[in-house]
Amino acid sequence: MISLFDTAAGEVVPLELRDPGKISIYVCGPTVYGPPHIGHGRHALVYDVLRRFLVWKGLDVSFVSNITDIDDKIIDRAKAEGRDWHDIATKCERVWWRSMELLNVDKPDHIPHATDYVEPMVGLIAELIDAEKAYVTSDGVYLRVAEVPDYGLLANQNLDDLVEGGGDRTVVGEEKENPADFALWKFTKPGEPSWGSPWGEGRPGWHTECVVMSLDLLGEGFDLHTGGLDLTFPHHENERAQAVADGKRFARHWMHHGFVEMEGEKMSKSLGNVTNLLDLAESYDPRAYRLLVLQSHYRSPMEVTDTSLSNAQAAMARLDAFARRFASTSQSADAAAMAEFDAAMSRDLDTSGAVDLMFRKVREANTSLDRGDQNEAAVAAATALEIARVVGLVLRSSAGEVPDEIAELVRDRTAARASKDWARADEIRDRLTAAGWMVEDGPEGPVARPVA
RNA sequence: GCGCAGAUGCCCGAGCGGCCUAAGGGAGCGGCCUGCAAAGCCGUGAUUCACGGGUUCAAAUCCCGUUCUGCGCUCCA
Repeated sequence: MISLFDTAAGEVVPLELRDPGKISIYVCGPTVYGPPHIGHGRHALVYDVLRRFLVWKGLDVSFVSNITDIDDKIIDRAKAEGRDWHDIATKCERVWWRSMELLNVDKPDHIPHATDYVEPMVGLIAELIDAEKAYVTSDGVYLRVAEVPDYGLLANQNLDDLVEGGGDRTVVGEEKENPADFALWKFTKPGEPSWGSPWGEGRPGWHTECVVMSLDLLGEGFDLHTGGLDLTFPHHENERAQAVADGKRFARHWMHHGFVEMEGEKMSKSLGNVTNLLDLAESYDPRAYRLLVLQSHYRSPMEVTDTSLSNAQAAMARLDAFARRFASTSQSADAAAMAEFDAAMSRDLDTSGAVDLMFRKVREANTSLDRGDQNEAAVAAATALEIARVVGLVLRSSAGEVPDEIAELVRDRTAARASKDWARADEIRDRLTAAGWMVEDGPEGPVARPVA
């Protein structure tokens, strides 16, 4: 069974599933108010890899990830730019899915939208008020945090410390009974998007949508709730608080991933505009970013720089060359090695160990083939290829279409080489290079491929 | 102030009490292969894991302190 660091437990624990053989996962999705950055990219990649691994393990995976399409940040931007909030959310969501496609992140099984769930949210809030777990003020509805058992579980702090902290913060909602109480519903000002409720026109407060949607699609006591480290508190703490206050069993396990670091200003400058995922994909092979994410542990801070991206890209070139070399391999993977892969991934998602194993198999395959041991090479290659496949790294085993004029040049060069006219052969290679093509003389003749 | 992560070779990054004179990737250098390349392979690279104490037969790994970095403490993945 797979073990993960459970934020609520504070340690690595075996995942105990609600229904054996099935796993239900709720990944806190994006609030669509701007273009996704490399941090969102790591987020998406980490859980995509987890999901692929679980599917490979043979589990029946239900993977839900929401789109928060109504939120203060969206409204703020709409106001600032004089645009319709809905237009911003729709466009940003399109950019999000485009980015996910570039990163080869599979679409979730369900993609609930906050605005489609306003009614059930109002229902939940009504229940909380009836149970006297929430109260109405002049600007909204608030949850009585003190009524929630274990409030601060995820933050790993008690209520007093939480209230005490952050001295100069401005407390939202002046009529709150406790400064730590948080908004479930906010009454809107004219011109702002709003929905009807028994307490007045307004919009949802603190991510009530995640509570309602996860319980609706995955049911009580679903297996895993995930997100970025920054979401631990208050976002997830408050989701849990609402569910618990409503008497519901919420997520069994909580998983949070670490941040992307860029050394502040200096880094963002040297990275240029690459912090945005679409721009990253313009400047680098997006697969390089997946590899980079895989090479670090999901809970560790990850340094993203031009150098680290270039390194990963060079490593991808090596993997592609490997895939080309073993394109015709039809062996199956080595069971012992795959068991090792399984063990690594099951140990708090040790993707770095998995990638380590993959590269060792790549070398083993190359070495065996150089030695002339076809079969051993094929098995090692199949193993590396299988690992790459499971973690979502798509290797390019062919150079793709070779244009006629390039093929022509390659033929001319082969002829020149046959007559040992090295000067002419090199001259033709220079012309190929100038045209952006590389020619490799392998055992089965020359192969042309585009320069990366 | 409180809480949570970190600090490992030129860069990224694993390891979390003995198998560590520290994985893997990238870069460098030397070599093999090649007409020359490319690809591939081999070799080389921290006797040391921010710093100072301590525990232990044994510490990169545990404890205490210090320094630095990131994050959270009510709407940031």
